[in-house]
Amino acid sequence: MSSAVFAVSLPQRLRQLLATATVAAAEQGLLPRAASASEVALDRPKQAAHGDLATNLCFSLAKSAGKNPRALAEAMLPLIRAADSEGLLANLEVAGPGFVNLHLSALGWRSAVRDVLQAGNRYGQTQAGQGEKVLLEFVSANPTGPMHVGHGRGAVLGDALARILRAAGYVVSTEYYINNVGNQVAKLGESTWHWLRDDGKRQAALEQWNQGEPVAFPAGFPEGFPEDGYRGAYIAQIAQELRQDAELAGVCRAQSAWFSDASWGQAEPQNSSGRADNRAITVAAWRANLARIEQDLAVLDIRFDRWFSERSLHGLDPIGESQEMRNAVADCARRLQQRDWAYEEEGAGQDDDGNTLQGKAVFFRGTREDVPKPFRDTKDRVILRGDGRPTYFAADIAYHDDKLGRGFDHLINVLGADHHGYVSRLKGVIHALGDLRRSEGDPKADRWSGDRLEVILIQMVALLRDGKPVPMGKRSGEFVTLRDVVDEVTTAGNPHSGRDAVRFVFLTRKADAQLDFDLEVVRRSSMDNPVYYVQYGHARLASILARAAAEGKPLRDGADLSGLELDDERELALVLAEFPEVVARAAKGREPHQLAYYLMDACRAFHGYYSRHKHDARVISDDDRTTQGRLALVAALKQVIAAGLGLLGVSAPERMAELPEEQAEEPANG
RNA sequence: GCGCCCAUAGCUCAGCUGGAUAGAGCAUCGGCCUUCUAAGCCGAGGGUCGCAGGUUCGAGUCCUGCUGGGCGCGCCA
Repeated sequence: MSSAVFAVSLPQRLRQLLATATVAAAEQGLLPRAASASEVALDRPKQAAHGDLATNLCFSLAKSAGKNPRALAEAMLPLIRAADSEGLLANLEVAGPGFVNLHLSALGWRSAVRDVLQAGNRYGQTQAGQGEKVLLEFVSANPTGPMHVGHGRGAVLGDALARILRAAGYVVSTEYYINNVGNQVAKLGESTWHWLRDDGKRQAALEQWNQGEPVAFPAGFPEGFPEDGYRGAYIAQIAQELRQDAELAGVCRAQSAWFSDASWGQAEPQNSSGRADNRAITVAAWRANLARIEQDLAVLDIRFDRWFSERSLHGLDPIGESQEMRNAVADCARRLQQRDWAYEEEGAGQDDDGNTLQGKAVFFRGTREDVPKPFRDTKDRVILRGDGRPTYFAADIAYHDDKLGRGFDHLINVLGADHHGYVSRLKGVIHALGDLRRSEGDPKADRWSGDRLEVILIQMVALLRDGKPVPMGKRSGEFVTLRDVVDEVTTAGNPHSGRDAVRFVFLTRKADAQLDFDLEVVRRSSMDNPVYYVQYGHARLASILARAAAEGKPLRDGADLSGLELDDERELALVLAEFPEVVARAAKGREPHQLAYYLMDACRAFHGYYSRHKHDARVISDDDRTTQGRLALVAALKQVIAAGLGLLGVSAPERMAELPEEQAEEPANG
């Protein structure tokens, strides 16, 4: 065991103790075999009378032992007592149909406080993930416009998950896939081009923008602006930036007549779609959008290990470290056809106007019988269109081939729930690639298995203001961006408050539950908005430690814990003991919300302790022994709450900022 | 039509690999600031865990069917 690096928590020690007891039981013939520590389930009973911790171990062992659980538990008691070499247990008993209730000794529960202080900022870290190499892809919002709250939820969840997985011993790389190829991007380029051409309309639009007008442009759009173009004001703004961009101007001068119709249509084939296109403008436009996205993410303290460009998969940009120019999309499509995983056929496809599409398309055969049932598609899907252009799906095939080729054990994609129909198809693709690679003699072919991919689907966010939906006109391009939301819930005097509030609220729901995000509620500083509850708890703990130091009674290293003897203190010690388990559970279940709820519970326990004993048992007193014990507990709690907040990417302030006017205590009327 | 997700207190939601008498916040009502932060604490009321079966020592949790809500089933991404 590498206990030098990873602290062994109290629950771990108790599991080991119980496992040791089963070894003795097996030697005595009481059990056919011993149980391992990881098999032992420990619960916090809801009722104090049921002890500090309880195990249902005897239920799971009873069957193989051929005994009833209660009798087995009775027989196990002396063995458990004997295994308690450290003296962690004060008492234990069999209860109900076969539970074993554990009552901890003072030495036992106080050791949880010691664990935290000794491990320092490593407390909570475990090896649960066993070094598994995980690629975590999230956000991957199209660089065709600003991020909205839905993107924000996926971003925050993905980022928190990365932090939690790392703490739990996974080796994580985070990645943003840039969809910078295809119809949407071409549409962006075309929309931008129109604003570029029309200086008058653009200036008028920007004036409206600067005056805070909504983005529906009373002054109108440039002539010829496509009906299905991107209608948001940000396009005009980007056009303005590009107009002033010397490098881009140079490129376009070289092409001569940047704004002429003649320059239009010099598209990369992958990027067209029968739609007019211009390489330089389109690339500049999505880059400008992506720069905004990167900034918005940075406001939420989210950064990626790698930004992966779809263009590089098409051989339009160098791919990866090798800087090789290679059309991986076309390669994958061709190889799949060689093994009958794809085939060419005249389809019955229609374009947006309902016209039948001409030409033979290439279909991925996701319906093949040898595709495992959960991954099998109901229909073969087009990867190369009749005119040879690849679909989004084709690029995604190449992307996931690339991901696994980089040696990851496990892929996690965080997607919007509206993409759920896509998931099994993608797993089917990975299965097909595995089969393909086996036939090609790839020794690592078994890596390409459908179950290496895990998709976390994020449900919708409903944006509300005071309980009423915030109107979002998709057609008008009028919508509230993620940045708007962060700005709106940022309180005066604390630049981090918006980020903290947005992150925490997003992390108080499981991914698969829809989320109501009420701007009014999130801006409020009450328990409606639990981030302040937790941060207040942390600030209160910090202030106690600061006060103790100021009074010349600072917490000393290796403090005596014998002053801790209240039931509330025992409860808090048990809360501390749970933390590493909660982190591991949140990692394993990909559920950051477990950590958010833990922090709320921990703070509830602390606030209660603080308030109940503010008159009869204050932390700082003239009694050195109790003061040191309680300061140790306070320091341990502060450390755990700060660590937990850190894993959610939320700041842990030493003191709370002044309340803004409107939220200050009700002034006496008069 | 087929597929996926959801359904727990008036509202918004937790409930860890099935465990003992199902929890929290908000809202409602009643208390608590002379002393480490009242952004807090203490208390009260509030439930057929959508419905019906099944699995077992035990089901909010697992299985089947049904009802109600969301989403998906493109040569879009």
